[in-house]
Amino acid sequence: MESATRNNALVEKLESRSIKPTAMRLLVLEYLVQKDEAVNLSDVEQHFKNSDRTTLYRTLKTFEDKGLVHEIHDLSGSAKYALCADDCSCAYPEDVHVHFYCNSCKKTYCFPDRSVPSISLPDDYHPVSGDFVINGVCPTCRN
Amino acid sequence: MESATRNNALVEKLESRSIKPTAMRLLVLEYLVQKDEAVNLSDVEQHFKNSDRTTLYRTLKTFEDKGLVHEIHDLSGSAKYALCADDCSCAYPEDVHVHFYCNSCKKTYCFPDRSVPSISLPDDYHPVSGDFVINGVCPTCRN
DNA sequence: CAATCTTTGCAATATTGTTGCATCTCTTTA
DNA sequence: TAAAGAGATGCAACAATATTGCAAAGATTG
Ligand SMILES: [Mn+2]
Ligand SMILES: [Mn+2]
Ligand SMILES: [Zn+2]
Ligand SMILES: [Zn+2]
Repeated sequence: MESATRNNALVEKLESRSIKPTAMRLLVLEYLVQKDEAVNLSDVEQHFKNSDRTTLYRTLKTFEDKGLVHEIHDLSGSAKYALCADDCSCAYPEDVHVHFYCNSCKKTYCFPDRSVPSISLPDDYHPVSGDFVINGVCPTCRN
Repeated sequence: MESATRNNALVEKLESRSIKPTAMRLLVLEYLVQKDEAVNLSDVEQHFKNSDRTTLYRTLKTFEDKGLVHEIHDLSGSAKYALCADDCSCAYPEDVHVHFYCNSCKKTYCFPDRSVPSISLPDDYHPVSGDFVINGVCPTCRN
């Protein structure tokens, strides 16, 4: 069946990151998969109106801890999350890509094919990760 | 006198950005000048223990609105501020530089001589500004 | 000086992020 | 299969940060 197959793919996605595929986690993952923009906790809350805020919060944190999603800090003031590519291990700078934040609609988009440029720093600064967010106006808001 | 001269420079700095040089603003500016790292509202509050939080908050916002400081969003969870160079108008990408956030001491440093690399985006994305924060370990925390 | 505009102080509130703990659920094991 | 254990969930409380309304104080201008 359609939905059984899809569900299987989701289960596998979770298990590939050592996350137990509970009902809630599968639903949140499904939500993330079909979104083409990064989501924050409020977004998830509003989509799952009956679910508990804390569970959703911890679901996202678990996803992040296990490397299934990456966290994005843009100018919106709340942390957003987006799915990592299957082969992503968030290694810096190769695996880390640029994000675009729209000042108008407040949406944040991933640019998986634009990995962050590597910046040379003084020797005694040891980079571990990086966040590069470009702010501006997105195609939809261009008018 | 020493302090009169210094004070004059501070007044000029404010006036060059069309900010009225009130007592509080001069003090906050003086504080920012002598800091070599970005500061958040709590930092300022703790330094000016008797001053009102809101006034300090609005002072920083005013400074930002007038282009005297730039706001930095790092992984610390609170917005930080740092003085702009005299000739900075925060134009992207030329005037915007890279920041370094230390995961250990939570301090954020400006790298004024490393302007953010310009990233090519699809034509219909219109960049206006950018935030590039590199996270890692700073020289002091290296041990 | 009076009128006006800006800044400041205080209080209240909004928003986001986080934790403790009891309960539930699923899996393991005797 | 029953008991034990581990992990997930739900609820409540709380912490931290950001923001606003409004009245009083201060500065500016004619
Ligand atoms: Mn992304
Ligand atoms: Mn800076
Ligand atoms: Zn937009
Ligand atoms: Zn450090």
